[in-house]
Amino acid sequence: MSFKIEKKDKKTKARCGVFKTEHGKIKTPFFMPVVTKGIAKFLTLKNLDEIKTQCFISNCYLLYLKPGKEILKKAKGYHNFINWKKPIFTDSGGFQLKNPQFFISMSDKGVWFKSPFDGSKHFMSPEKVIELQNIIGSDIAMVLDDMQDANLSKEVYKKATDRTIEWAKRALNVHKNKNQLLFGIVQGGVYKDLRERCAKEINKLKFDGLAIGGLALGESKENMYKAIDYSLKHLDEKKIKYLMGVGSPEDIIISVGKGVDCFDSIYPTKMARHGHIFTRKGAINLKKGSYKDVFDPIEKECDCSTCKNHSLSYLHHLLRLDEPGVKILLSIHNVRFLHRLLEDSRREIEKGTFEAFQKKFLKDYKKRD
RNA sequence: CCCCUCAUGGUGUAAUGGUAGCACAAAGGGCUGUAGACCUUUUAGAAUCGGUUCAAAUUCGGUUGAGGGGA
Repeated sequence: MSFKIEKKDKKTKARCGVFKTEHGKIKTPFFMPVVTKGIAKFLTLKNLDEIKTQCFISNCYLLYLKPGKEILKKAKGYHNFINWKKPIFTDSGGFQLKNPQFFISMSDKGVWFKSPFDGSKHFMSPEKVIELQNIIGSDIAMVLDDMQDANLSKEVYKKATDRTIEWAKRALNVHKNKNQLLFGIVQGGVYKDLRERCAKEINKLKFDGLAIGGLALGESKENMYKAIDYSLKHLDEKKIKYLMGVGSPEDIIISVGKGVDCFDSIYPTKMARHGHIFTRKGAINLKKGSYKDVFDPIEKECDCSTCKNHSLSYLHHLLRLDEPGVKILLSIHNVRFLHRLLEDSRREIEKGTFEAFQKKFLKDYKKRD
């Protein structure tokens, strides 16, 4: 068993533990930044290492397009290619179904994608995606799922749910790499019956971890939280749970309380690029003129290099000038913020005080400007 | 002293008599398994006085101001 729960919170369903992978152990709960093509946007791997990123997620389909599997083979694997010694997840490419720049068509056999680089067509099946992730050599591979955008008709999600279950079985059949863990994904939109059926079916299969996908795409928060509950209810408590794509501080802390162990999202980096910064007292829009003469750091208690070295006034100044470098500084803070949030959550779970911590966080995390 | 050119939101600029448009700036909002460092909403304008005209940013005259040239 790759996942070991160390402590369970008594008042909520939160837990903390250790997740063992080929490239080392990860303390849960944890957040993964998105490193789609071998680097995060405006963050180098060194930056990630410095803010104590335990693990990140890359994209199988994008890496297959460039640099391509021949280069990755010659480089002796992706870890070696990018020089990252810690664990790596790879997403299958299922998320790119949502993007018209990538998606062409799909059937039960698989998906036709196009390359945004040159327009060329590529067929991805559940089996091929496993083969590619095997070549990449990620510690954790994700199955190819049928992820539909939010707020479509129930028929669409029913079809996608059936296909996701079928593809999960096919992926498992061809997955032979003992050094690589494989996660299944629960779909079903916001529908109780679909989520529950999908969770039960995915839970029956021999996956190393279980993911909840297809959320935070534009459905209401209420529906999202319900869909998480419907899914988790039927998933093996002992297995690690991954809520895909969720990255707002409130959603993360709420989901930890529901029993989610890991998260990935572009949210902190995208928000940082747009000048929206996380603080324990809520997200702030640093572009606002009111920050022009505030000489405090973003957060006095934050241990990131941006908070240690720079004032809101300085960061505001750079942001107003649209200097690219400020996107690095702010991305460092936002990602570190989520890491700290989960490190603190873990500490509180260990102490048995997670519920109070969660309550306080949610109370304080209100827009302050 | 004379001549020429010019004067449009905070800034820079379009429109030749008939709806003052654009960009940036400013003030909001959004962003959740990344080709968007992006998208979106709002605010805000004819130097000044007079004439011609149904109608003037646009034409004519005065004033003021800016730039250039000549004695």
